[in-house]
Amino acid sequence: MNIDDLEVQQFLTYRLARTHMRLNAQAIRILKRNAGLTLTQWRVIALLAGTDCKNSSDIERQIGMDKGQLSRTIRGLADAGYVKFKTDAKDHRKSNLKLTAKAQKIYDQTLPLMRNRQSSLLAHLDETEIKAIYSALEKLEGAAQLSEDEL
Amino acid sequence: MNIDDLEVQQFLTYRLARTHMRLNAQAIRILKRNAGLTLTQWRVIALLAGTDCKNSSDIERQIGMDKGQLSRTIRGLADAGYVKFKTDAKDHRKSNLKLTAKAQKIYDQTLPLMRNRQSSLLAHLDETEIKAIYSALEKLEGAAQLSEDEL
DNA sequence: AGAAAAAAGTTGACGTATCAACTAATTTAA
DNA sequence: TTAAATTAGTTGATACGTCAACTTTTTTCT
Repeated sequence: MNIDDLEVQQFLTYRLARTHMRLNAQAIRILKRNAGLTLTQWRVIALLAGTDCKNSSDIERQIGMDKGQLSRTIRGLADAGYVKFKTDAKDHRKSNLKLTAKAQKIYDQTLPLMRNRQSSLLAHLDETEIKAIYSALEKLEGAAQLSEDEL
Repeated sequence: MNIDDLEVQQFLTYRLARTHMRLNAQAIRILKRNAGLTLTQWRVIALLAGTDCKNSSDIERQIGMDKGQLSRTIRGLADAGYVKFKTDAKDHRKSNLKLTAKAQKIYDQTLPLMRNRQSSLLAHLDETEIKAIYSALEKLEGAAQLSEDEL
Protein backbone atom coordinates (compact mmCIF):
# COMPACT_ATOMS: atom_id res chain seq x y z
CA MET A 1 0.00 0.00 0.00
CA ASN A 2 1.28 3.40 -0.92
CA ILE A 3 1.69 5.09 2.40
CA ASP A 4 3.15 8.21 0.93
CA ASP A 5 -0.19 9.16 -0.45
CA LEU A 6 -1.48 11.86 1.84
CA GLU A 7 -4.61 12.36 -0.20
CA VAL A 8 -5.76 8.83 0.24
CA GLN A 9 -5.37 8.90 3.95
CA GLN A 10 -6.98 12.26 4.42
CA PHE A 11 -9.78 11.14 2.28
CA LEU A 12 -10.24 7.92 4.20
CA THR A 13 -10.50 9.44 7.64
CA TYR A 14 -12.61 12.27 6.38
CA ARG A 15 -14.86 9.85 4.58
CA LEU A 16 -15.18 7.82 7.71
CA ALA A 17 -16.27 10.91 9.55
CA ARG A 18 -18.69 11.91 6.87
CA THR A 19 -20.29 8.51 6.56
CA HIS A 20 -20.77 8.44 10.27
CA MET A 21 -22.34 11.88 10.21
CA ARG A 22 -24.60 11.04 7.29
CA LEU A 23 -25.87 7.95 9.00
CA ASN A 24 -26.62 10.08 11.99
CA ALA A 25 -28.28 12.70 9.86
CA GLN A 26 -30.59 10.12 8.40
CA ALA A 27 -31.65 8.87 11.80
CA ILE A 28 -32.14 12.45 12.93
CA ARG A 29 -34.37 13.16 9.96
CA ILE A 30 -36.54 10.13 10.61
CA LEU A 31 -36.88 10.87 14.28
CA LYS A 32 -37.61 14.53 13.78
CA ARG A 33 -40.36 13.87 11.30
CA ASN A 34 -41.97 10.92 13.03
CA ALA A 35 -41.41 11.59 16.67
CA GLY A 36 -40.13 15.13 17.14
CA LEU A 37 -37.16 13.62 18.94
CA THR A 38 -33.45 14.21 18.55
CA LEU A 39 -31.12 11.25 18.14
CA THR A 40 -29.76 11.47 21.65
CA GLN A 41 -33.24 11.79 23.05
CA TRP A 42 -34.27 8.67 21.18
CA ARG A 43 -31.18 6.81 22.32
CA VAL A 44 -31.93 7.58 25.93
CA ILE A 45 -35.57 6.59 25.57
CA ALA A 46 -34.55 3.37 23.81
CA LEU A 47 -32.15 2.49 26.59
CA LEU A 48 -34.70 3.19 29.28
CA ALA A 49 -37.33 1.19 27.40
CA GLY A 50 -35.24 -1.68 26.18
CA THR A 51 -32.58 -2.29 28.79
CA ASP A 52 -32.44 -2.28 32.55
CA CYS A 53 -30.81 1.14 32.69
CA LYS A 54 -32.38 3.07 35.51
CA ASN A 55 -30.42 6.28 35.79
CA SER A 56 -27.92 8.51 34.08
CA SER A 57 -24.88 6.56 35.16
CA ASP A 58 -26.32 3.29 33.92
CA ILE A 59 -26.73 4.84 30.49
CA GLU A 60 -23.28 6.30 30.62
CA ARG A 61 -21.84 2.91 31.32
CA GLN A 62 -23.98 1.22 28.68
CA ILE A 63 -23.03 3.36 25.70
CA GLY A 64 -20.17 5.51 26.92
CA MET A 65 -22.08 8.71 26.43
CA ASP A 66 -20.81 11.87 28.04
CA LYS A 67 -22.23 12.71 31.47
CA GLY A 68 -22.79 16.32 30.60
CA GLN A 69 -24.62 15.70 27.41
CA LEU A 70 -26.65 13.04 29.16
CA SER A 71 -27.63 15.43 31.88
CA ARG A 72 -28.87 17.99 29.39
CA THR A 73 -30.64 15.41 27.28
CA ILE A 74 -32.48 14.04 30.27
CA ARG A 75 -33.52 17.49 31.39
CA GLY A 76 -34.86 18.12 27.90
CA LEU A 77 -36.80 14.87 27.98
CA ALA A 78 -38.23 15.75 31.37
CA ASP A 79 -39.24 19.22 30.20
CA ALA A 80 -40.97 17.68 27.21
CA GLY A 81 -42.84 15.22 29.39
CA TYR A 82 -41.10 12.04 28.30
CA VAL A 83 -39.35 11.22 31.51
CA LYS A 84 -39.97 11.63 35.19
CA PHE A 85 -37.28 11.35 37.75
CA LYS A 86 -37.14 11.13 41.45
CA THR A 87 -34.26 10.81 43.82
CA ASP A 88 -33.34 7.30 44.85
CA ALA A 89 -34.41 6.55 48.38
CA LYS A 90 -31.26 4.70 49.31
CA ASP A 91 -28.69 6.76 47.43
CA HIS A 92 -29.55 10.42 47.32
CA ARG A 93 -27.06 11.08 44.56
CA LYS A 94 -29.02 8.97 42.12
CA SER A 95 -32.09 9.98 40.19
CA ASN A 96 -34.28 7.13 39.08
CA LEU A 97 -35.70 7.70 35.63
CA LYS A 98 -39.04 6.49 34.36
CA LEU A 99 -40.56 6.85 30.93
CA THR A 100 -44.01 8.36 30.74
CA ALA A 101 -46.81 6.73 28.76
CA LYS A 102 -46.22 9.36 26.11
CA ALA A 103 -42.63 8.23 25.73
CA GLN A 104 -43.57 4.56 25.61
CA LYS A 105 -46.08 5.22 22.89
CA ILE A 106 -43.70 7.17 20.73
CA TYR A 107 -41.00 4.58 21.26
CA ASP A 108 -43.31 1.78 20.17
CA GLN A 109 -44.18 3.78 17.08
CA THR A 110 -40.65 4.63 16.02
CA LEU A 111 -38.88 1.39 16.86
CA PRO A 112 -40.11 -0.34 13.67
CA LEU A 113 -38.92 2.59 11.58
CA MET A 114 -35.48 2.44 13.09
CA ARG A 115 -35.33 -1.31 12.66
CA ASN A 116 -36.25 -1.02 9.01
CA ARG A 117 -33.59 1.56 8.50
CA GLN A 118 -30.95 -0.61 10.04
CA SER A 119 -31.86 -3.63 7.95
CA SER A 120 -31.88 -1.48 4.86
CA LEU A 121 -28.41 -0.17 5.56
CA LEU A 122 -26.92 -3.57 6.04
CA ALA A 123 -28.62 -4.98 2.98
CA HIS A 124 -26.33 -2.85 0.86
CA LEU A 125 -23.18 -4.57 2.03
CA ASP A 126 -21.94 -8.00 1.09
CA GLU A 127 -20.04 -10.47 3.19
CA THR A 128 -16.61 -9.38 1.97
CA GLU A 129 -17.29 -5.76 2.70
CA ILE A 130 -18.58 -6.49 6.15
CA LYS A 131 -15.49 -8.49 7.02
CA ALA A 132 -13.10 -5.99 5.54
CA ILE A 133 -14.69 -3.00 7.17
CA TYR A 134 -14.61 -4.66 10.55
CA SER A 135 -11.03 -5.64 10.13
CA ALA A 136 -10.08 -2.19 8.91
CA LEU A 137 -11.92 -0.40 11.68
CA GLU A 138 -10.31 -2.58 14.26
CA LYS A 139 -6.85 -1.89 12.95
CA LEU A 140 -7.46 1.81 12.58
CA GLU A 141 -8.82 2.01 16.06
CA GLY A 142 -5.85 0.20 17.44
CA ALA A 143 -3.48 2.49 15.64
CA ALA A 144 -5.44 5.55 16.72
CA GLN A 145 -4.75 4.72 20.30
CA LEU A 146 -1.03 4.86 20.00
CA SER A 147 0.35 7.81 21.84
CA GLU A 148 2.01 10.54 19.89
CA ASP A 149 5.42 9.40 21.03
CA GLU A 150 4.89 6.00 19.51
CA LEU A 151 4.20 7.31 16.05
CA MET B 1 -25.75 -11.27 4.24
CA ASN B 2 -27.68 -11.93 7.36
CA ILE B 3 -29.88 -8.86 7.67
CA ASP B 4 -31.78 -10.28 10.57
CA ASP B 5 -28.87 -9.71 12.83
CA LEU B 6 -29.62 -6.35 14.33
CA GLU B 7 -26.81 -6.65 16.81
CA VAL B 8 -24.25 -6.78 14.06
CA GLN B 9 -25.58 -3.62 12.53
CA GLN B 10 -25.69 -1.81 15.80
CA PHE B 11 -22.16 -2.89 16.34
CA LEU B 12 -21.07 -1.69 12.93
CA THR B 13 -22.43 1.84 13.25
CA TYR B 14 -21.23 1.98 16.78
CA ARG B 15 -17.79 0.87 15.71
CA LEU B 16 -17.80 3.36 12.88
CA ALA B 17 -18.62 6.16 15.30
CA ARG B 18 -16.00 5.06 17.77
CA THR B 19 -13.25 4.63 15.25
CA HIS B 20 -14.02 8.02 13.86
CA MET B 21 -13.96 9.51 17.30
CA ARG B 22 -10.65 7.92 18.21
CA LEU B 23 -8.98 8.94 14.99
CA ASN B 24 -10.15 12.49 15.47
CA ALA B 25 -9.11 12.58 19.07
CA GLN B 26 -5.63 11.47 18.16
CA ALA B 27 -5.23 14.06 15.43
CA ILE B 28 -6.67 16.79 17.62
CA ARG B 29 -4.23 15.93 20.38
CA ILE B 30 -1.26 16.10 18.07
CA LEU B 31 -2.31 19.35 16.46
CA LYS B 32 -3.23 21.07 19.65
CA ARG B 33 0.03 20.21 21.29
CA ASN B 34 2.30 20.87 18.35
CA ALA B 35 0.61 23.60 16.42
CA GLY B 36 -2.25 25.10 18.39
CA LEU B 37 -4.52 24.33 15.47
CA THR B 38 -7.89 22.65 15.35
CA LEU B 39 -8.41 19.74 13.04
CA THR B 40 -10.48 21.67 10.53
CA GLN B 41 -7.95 24.49 10.54
CA TRP B 42 -5.20 22.04 9.77
CA ARG B 43 -7.22 20.39 7.03
CA VAL B 44 -7.74 23.70 5.31
CA ILE B 45 -4.10 24.68 5.63
CA ALA B 46 -3.04 21.27 4.32
CA LEU B 47 -5.30 21.60 1.31
CA LEU B 48 -4.06 25.08 0.54
CA ALA B 49 -0.45 24.02 0.95
CA GLY B 50 -0.56 20.62 -0.66
CA THR B 51 -3.10 20.81 -3.43
CA ASP B 52 -4.04 23.36 -6.01
CA CYS B 53 -7.09 24.45 -4.06
CA LYS B 54 -7.28 28.22 -4.29
CA ASN B 55 -10.54 29.18 -2.67
CA SER B 56 -13.37 27.98 -0.48
CA SER B 57 -15.24 26.23 -3.26
CA ASP B 58 -12.20 24.30 -4.36
CA ILE B 59 -11.86 22.95 -0.86
CA GLU B 60 -15.54 22.21 -0.68
CA ARG B 61 -15.30 20.15 -3.85
CA GLN B 62 -12.14 18.44 -2.73
CA ILE B 63 -13.36 17.08 0.57
CA GLY B 64 -17.09 17.79 0.60
CA MET B 65 -16.86 20.02 3.60
CA ASP B 66 -19.77 22.29 4.43
CA LYS B 67 -19.64 25.79 2.95
CA GLY B 68 -20.69 27.41 6.17
CA GLN B 69 -18.17 25.69 8.33
CA LEU B 70 -15.53 26.40 5.74
CA SER B 71 -16.37 30.07 5.74
CA ARG B 72 -16.02 30.28 9.49
CA THR B 73 -12.85 28.21 9.57
CA ILE B 74 -11.24 30.44 6.97
CA ARG B 75 -12.24 33.56 8.84
CA GLY B 76 -10.68 32.06 11.94
CA LEU B 77 -7.48 31.31 10.08
CA ALA B 78 -7.41 34.83 8.69
CA ASP B 79 -7.95 36.33 12.13
CA ALA B 80 -5.11 34.23 13.48
CA GLY B 81 -2.82 35.35 10.68
CA TYR B 82 -2.56 32.07 8.83
CA VAL B 83 -4.38 33.07 5.69
CA LYS B 84 -4.83 36.15 3.58
CA PHE B 85 -7.54 36.50 1.03
CA LYS B 86 -8.32 38.89 -1.70
CA THR B 87 -11.09 39.01 -4.23
CA ASP B 88 -10.38 37.35 -7.54
CA ALA B 89 -9.81 39.92 -10.27
CA LYS B 90 -11.81 38.07 -12.87
CA ASP B 91 -14.60 36.65 -10.75
CA HIS B 92 -15.60 38.94 -7.96
CA ARG B 93 -17.49 36.21 -6.17
CA LYS B 94 -14.31 34.32 -5.49
CA SER B 95 -11.80 34.98 -2.76
CA ASN B 96 -8.31 33.74 -3.50
CA LEU B 97 -6.67 32.32 -0.41
CA LYS B 98 -3.00 32.42 0.36
CA LEU B 99 -1.13 30.96 3.29
CA THR B 100 1.10 33.30 5.23
CA ALA B 101 4.70 32.45 6.04
CA LYS B 102 3.55 31.66 9.56
CA ALA B 103 1.12 29.08 8.22
CA GLN B 104 3.71 27.60 5.90
CA LYS B 105 6.13 27.23 8.74
CA ILE B 106 3.69 25.54 11.06
CA TYR B 107 2.51 23.32 8.24
CA ASP B 108 6.06 22.26 7.46
CA GLN B 109 6.58 21.48 11.11
CA THR B 110 3.44 19.44 11.61
CA LEU B 111 3.30 17.66 8.28
CA PRO B 112 5.92 15.09 9.30
CA LEU B 113 3.99 14.35 12.48
CA MET B 114 0.79 13.87 10.56
CA ARG B 115 2.53 11.82 7.92
CA ASN B 116 3.96 9.55 10.53
CA ARG B 117 0.59 9.15 12.08
CA GLN B 118 -0.94 8.43 8.73
CA SER B 119 1.67 5.93 7.75
CA SER B 120 1.24 4.24 11.05
CA LEU B 121 -2.49 4.05 10.51
CA LEU B 122 -2.41 2.90 6.92
CA ALA B 123 0.44 0.48 7.37
CA HIS B 124 -2.00 -1.75 9.14
CA LEU B 125 -4.31 -2.04 6.16
CA ASP B 126 -3.81 -4.04 2.99
CA GLU B 127 -5.09 -3.29 -0.48
CA THR B 128 -8.21 -5.39 -0.08
CA GLU B 129 -9.20 -3.71 3.13
CA ILE B 130 -8.71 -0.28 1.68
CA LYS B 131 -10.90 -1.08 -1.27
CA ALA B 132 -13.55 -2.73 0.84
CA ILE B 133 -13.73 0.05 3.35
CA TYR B 134 -14.13 2.62 0.62
CA SER B 135 -16.78 0.59 -1.05
CA ALA B 136 -18.61 -0.01 2.20
CA LEU B 137 -18.46 3.62 3.21
CA GLU B 138 -19.75 4.67 -0.15
CA LYS B 139 -22.67 2.30 0.04
CA LEU B 140 -23.52 3.22 3.58
CA GLU B 141 -23.34 6.85 2.70
CA GLY B 142 -25.58 6.26 -0.27
CA ALA B 143 -28.05 4.36 1.84
CA ALA B 144 -27.93 7.07 4.45
CA GLN B 145 -29.10 9.55 1.88
CA LEU B 146 -32.18 7.64 0.91
CA SER B 147 -35.33 9.34 1.98
CA GLU B 148 -37.38 7.78 4.67
CA ASP B 149 -39.96 6.55 2.18
CA GLU B 150 -37.35 4.51 0.38
CA LEU B 151 -36.35 2.54 3.38
C1' DA C 1 -29.92 42.46 -24.09
C1' DG C 2 -32.55 40.88 -20.29
C1' DA C 3 -34.54 37.37 -17.32
C1' DA C 4 -33.64 33.22 -15.00
C1' DA C 5 -30.54 30.00 -13.09
C1' DA C 6 -26.43 28.83 -10.88
C1' DA C 7 -22.26 29.59 -8.17
C1' DA C 8 -19.36 31.83 -4.22
C1' DG C 9 -19.56 33.05 0.33
C1' DT C 10 -21.78 34.64 4.72
C1' DT C 11 -24.64 34.06 8.54
C1' DG C 12 -27.94 32.01 11.95
C1' DA C 13 -29.96 28.18 14.21
C1' DC C 14 -29.48 23.84 15.91
C1' DG C 15 -27.61 19.18 17.14
C1' DT C 16 -23.74 16.43 18.48
C1' DA C 17 -19.62 15.58 21.21
C1' DT C 18 -15.68 16.35 24.47
C1' DC C 19 -13.38 18.35 28.38
C1' DA C 20 -13.11 20.43 32.73
C1' DA C 21 -14.70 22.50 36.96
C1' DC C 22 -18.01 22.17 40.34
C1' DT C 23 -21.58 20.49 44.24
C1' DA C 24 -23.38 16.99 46.93
C1' DA C 25 -23.69 12.33 48.59
C1' DT C 26 -21.55 7.96 49.56
C1' DT C 27 -17.83 4.66 50.11
C1' DT C 28 -13.06 3.51 51.53
C1' DA C 29 -9.59 3.14 54.38
C1' DA C 30 -6.38 5.04 57.86
C1' DT D 1 -14.79 7.53 63.18
C1' DT D 2 -13.18 10.94 60.60
C1' DA D 3 -10.44 12.19 56.36
C1' DA D 4 -9.79 11.02 51.68
C1' DA D 5 -11.32 9.15 47.56
C1' DT D 6 -15.18 7.95 44.53
C1' DT D 7 -19.48 8.44 42.40
C1' DA D 8 -23.79 10.99 40.60
C1' DG D 9 -25.12 14.67 38.39
C1' DT D 10 -24.93 19.81 36.77
C1' DT D 11 -22.99 23.51 34.25
C1' DG D 12 -19.86 26.19 31.08
C1' DA D 13 -16.73 26.38 27.28
C1' DT D 14 -15.40 24.94 22.87
C1' DA D 15 -15.19 22.25 18.57
C1' DC D 16 -17.48 20.05 14.91
C1' DG D 17 -21.12 19.19 11.57
C1' DT D 18 -25.67 20.07 9.00
C1' DC D 19 -29.29 22.75 7.02
C1' DA D 20 -31.33 26.68 5.25
C1' DA D 21 -31.88 31.53 4.10
C1' DC D 22 -29.63 35.23 2.18
C1' DT D 23 -26.50 38.61 -0.86
C1' DT D 24 -23.68 39.32 -4.64
C1' DT D 25 -21.76 38.12 -8.94
C1' DT D 26 -21.49 35.39 -13.03
C1' DT D 27 -23.36 32.29 -16.47
C1' DT D 28 -26.87 30.51 -19.33
C1' DC D 29 -30.62 30.70 -22.22
C1' DT D 30 -33.98 32.72 -25.16
